[in-house]
Amino acid sequence: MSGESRRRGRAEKSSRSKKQRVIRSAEEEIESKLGFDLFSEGDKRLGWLLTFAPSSLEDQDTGKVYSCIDLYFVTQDGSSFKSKYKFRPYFYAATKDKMETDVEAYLRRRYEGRIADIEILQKEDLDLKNHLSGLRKTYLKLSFDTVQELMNVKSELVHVVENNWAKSDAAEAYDSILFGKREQKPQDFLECIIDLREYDVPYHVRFAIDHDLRCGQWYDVSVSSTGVTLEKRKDLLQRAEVHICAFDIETTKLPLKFPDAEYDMIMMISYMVDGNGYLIINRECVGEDIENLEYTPKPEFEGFFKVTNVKNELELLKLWFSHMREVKPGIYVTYNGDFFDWPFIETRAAYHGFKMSDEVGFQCDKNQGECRSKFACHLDCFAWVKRDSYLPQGSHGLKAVTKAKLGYDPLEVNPEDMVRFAMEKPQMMASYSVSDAVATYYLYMTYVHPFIFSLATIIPMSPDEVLRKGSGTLCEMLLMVQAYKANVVCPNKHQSDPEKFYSNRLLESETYIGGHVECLESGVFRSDLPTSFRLDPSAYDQLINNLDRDLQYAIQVEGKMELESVSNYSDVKNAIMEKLIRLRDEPVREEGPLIYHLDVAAMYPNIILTNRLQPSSIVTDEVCTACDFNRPGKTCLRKLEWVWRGEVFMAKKSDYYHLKKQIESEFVDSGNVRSSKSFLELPKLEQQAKLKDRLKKYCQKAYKRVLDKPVTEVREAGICMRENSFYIDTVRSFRDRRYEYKGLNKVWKGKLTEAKSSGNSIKIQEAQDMVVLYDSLQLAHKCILNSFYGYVMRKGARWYSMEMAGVVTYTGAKIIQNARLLIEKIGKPLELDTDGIWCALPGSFPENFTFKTRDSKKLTISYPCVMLNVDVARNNTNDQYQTLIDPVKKTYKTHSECSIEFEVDGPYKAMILPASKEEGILIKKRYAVFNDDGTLAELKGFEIKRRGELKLIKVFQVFVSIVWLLFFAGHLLLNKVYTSVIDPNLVI
DNA sequence: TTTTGAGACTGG
DNA sequence: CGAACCAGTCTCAAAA
Repeated sequence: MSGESRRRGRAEKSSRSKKQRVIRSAEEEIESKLGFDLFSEGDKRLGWLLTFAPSSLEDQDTGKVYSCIDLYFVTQDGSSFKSKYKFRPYFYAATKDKMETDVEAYLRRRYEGRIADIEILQKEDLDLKNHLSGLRKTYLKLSFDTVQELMNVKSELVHVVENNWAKSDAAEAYDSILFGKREQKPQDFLECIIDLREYDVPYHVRFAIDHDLRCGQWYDVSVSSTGVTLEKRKDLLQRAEVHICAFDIETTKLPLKFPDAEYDMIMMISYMVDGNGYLIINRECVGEDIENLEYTPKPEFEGFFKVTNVKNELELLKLWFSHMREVKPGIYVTYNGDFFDWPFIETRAAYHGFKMSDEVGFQCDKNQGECRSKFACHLDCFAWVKRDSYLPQGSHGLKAVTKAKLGYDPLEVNPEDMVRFAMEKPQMMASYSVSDAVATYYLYMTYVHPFIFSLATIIPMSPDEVLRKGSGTLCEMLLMVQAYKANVVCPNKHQSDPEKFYSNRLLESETYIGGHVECLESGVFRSDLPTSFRLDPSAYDQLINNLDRDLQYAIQVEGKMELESVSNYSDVKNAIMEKLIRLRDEPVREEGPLIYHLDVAAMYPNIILTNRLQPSSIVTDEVCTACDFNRPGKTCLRKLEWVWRGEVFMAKKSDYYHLKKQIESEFVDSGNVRSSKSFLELPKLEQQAKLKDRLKKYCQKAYKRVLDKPVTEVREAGICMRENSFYIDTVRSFRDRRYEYKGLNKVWKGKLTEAKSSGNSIKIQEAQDMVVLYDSLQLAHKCILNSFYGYVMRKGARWYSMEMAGVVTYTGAKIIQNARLLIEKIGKPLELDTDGIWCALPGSFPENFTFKTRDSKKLTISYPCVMLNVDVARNNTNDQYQTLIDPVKKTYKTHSECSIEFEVDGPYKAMILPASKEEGILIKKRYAVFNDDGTLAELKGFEIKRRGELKLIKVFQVFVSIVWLLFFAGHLLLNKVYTSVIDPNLVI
């Protein structure tokens, strides 16, 4: 059908669809202007999926509207196209047992023309009793033509289900009482709907999951009369060369105020497109014409800028908009553009009578604090810095980030001087403006782009969302993907019970005990300054006795080698033995300490994986009783402890109910006198808040305090070792993904050393860049990996479990405390925090040894590390780990699992632990550590971090000088001097 | 005057 | 609508 006849065809439709057509064509027009023509006919195309968004399309013949997904592709030659994929949104409904077909028929009648289809299918429901025996839950899959229709039906049914739950006891509804097939009234069929699932999965996410579609991947796209076909090209791994535009504006502002787009102006806009710089100068604000300029802070960060001088802001905006339409960027990059640059431009454009969305397709959402378009990405580097960079809060400005991540000092101008400088020192301001664009562009290219598009290939969301969503949401998306693949139906979002009681009193809050932190020493420890040790000879005896066992563990488990293949076993053993014997025989000694840091790599994820911990694995006796595998002597139930902590109101339960009755009969004035409402008419959440307020006041009056002191309680959680493994599978694959980056980081570190010895400066630079890149990728993945633990306690998590979070942290706390117990006897623990322990071992303690094999391989071990790992393995190996071997026969294989392992770094030259101003109080989470060459290895906890780099250097110097000072001072003096002199926060 | 609580920020 | 977690330090202000 030609465009002409299509237009005519549509024009005959009702006025409503006419309006829609106008909107549609406006969208199509702007998308076409910016490079995304609809691919509606012709040969198969190869495209790299840039982004996707929910949309709708109109049937050309019937005029009916359908929801669809708009897919935006970039081709190999840098051009782009768009494709519309029709997809029915759906959700699931569960009914009372055996009522599925009746309810289906009823719903079809009731929602005729609104529900497109209903399918009855079986899903793995991990809440279903005895589901491991192969029992599945039947769900009705209700599909719709549009998202709107889904929402309408959903909101009706949500109420129906709520009422049904309120009516019948929850347990009763679930335990599915047998139901006779008698004649039912329509009302009764509604009563049979007992649950809805997955109704709040965003439409585009649903699509990406179901069609296994991800951004950042290549697809063969073809269109036919039946629709669009996509085929993933797994052979193509390189990212497409999408046009990327990083931009930054400078604006006028009033003294000591933030720029206000209502009356301030854009002075200049600088931007880089695919490495080429541009600068548009608004001569209203800038003193003279600016010539083309270069700002290249580092050889690898080139910035050549073509400058255009225009007479005013209007011309500036026009030129920029038209240039954007010319280069058609697929990705716009800013630094805080969500909050500043985009909204400012939008407002200024509106002031001049333009709509920014008509010009470049971007629109700001002030509520969300986002600026987005449907077809192109806006990737705000600030979002990456906040969530993924691991930089401290105080280093989130572009200047600090540039220094930390790009490794050069950017130009800086005091904001108060900018407007004046634009007139008086225009050249300087031009350079400054350009420098921000350069920093933003290269920050994006080196870090944000690889990270976001690497994640986008596994997370079923657009790059904009992958960048901006919280780490827990990303975890949840990965879990939903895995659940879908395993045919597991997702639970609904968790809601906390607002009326929970503990020992007859209302719970204000409840949680679990987290990581374990201790500080055991304060003062200065220097490797060349003798420290007194009082060792425990019996502990050394034990090390000696266990030496064979420990070394064999190191060879077989850590090194994954055959004991027989080692040729120098006894040499190593004797060397260690000798040292241990000397320490045992002279346990009180004065020696330069070995300052070590021993920490468990990815502790929480590995605790999860070792113990097969998943929210749905947490089982009660009731669950086990219903399970077919529940036999005497079963090994599939693993019991682990955790510590619960709750805070309760002082008032008794009866007082609470009394107050509740009272308040429920009251009226609340909602501002104006006329419309005073009954308390019960208020939203549930508000009711709860008001009631809690009342309770607080009552407690204050009656008990002189609101809350009792927190109660803790050791609890036991049962963990099913056979539960469907989709959760741990997700965690494992993400952990391994991070290990890959860690491995690559190591590889490039090797290449860097190689390059350095060869002296090839280009290769050194390349290797340096790769080391930094992989370290950054590794770090960013760490944040999301750890969120798989935190996620289970997230508000609104689909897979929620306080027990699981508690078990994770309690298991971790035991590990680190056991490590301390051992180190206490053989050396001196200094500080421990959650997964790591800083300690001083006697200088003559055995350290690193290398096993040689007969086929001339080498295995270097760290004895202190091995010693701890044997302990960890003995205490934490899970011998009950079960894996499903035959899904049909339901047979499992049991094996032992322990991936919890200590890693070691050190020894270091010195460690400084500050003391409190009050005597005898040690301070946790704060210390400084120095390398042998005198450089700072770690500086933790001091807030000077946020007061800017310059001051950090000052503090650093203070530390260095104090270490020097103490070198000359006597040991006895040390702690005194230190205690009184160093309070790093006072230093400044 | 001391104690308590909220917040901002960091460690892991 | 959308939201990782808890542990700990320090500052500042309000309450006792």
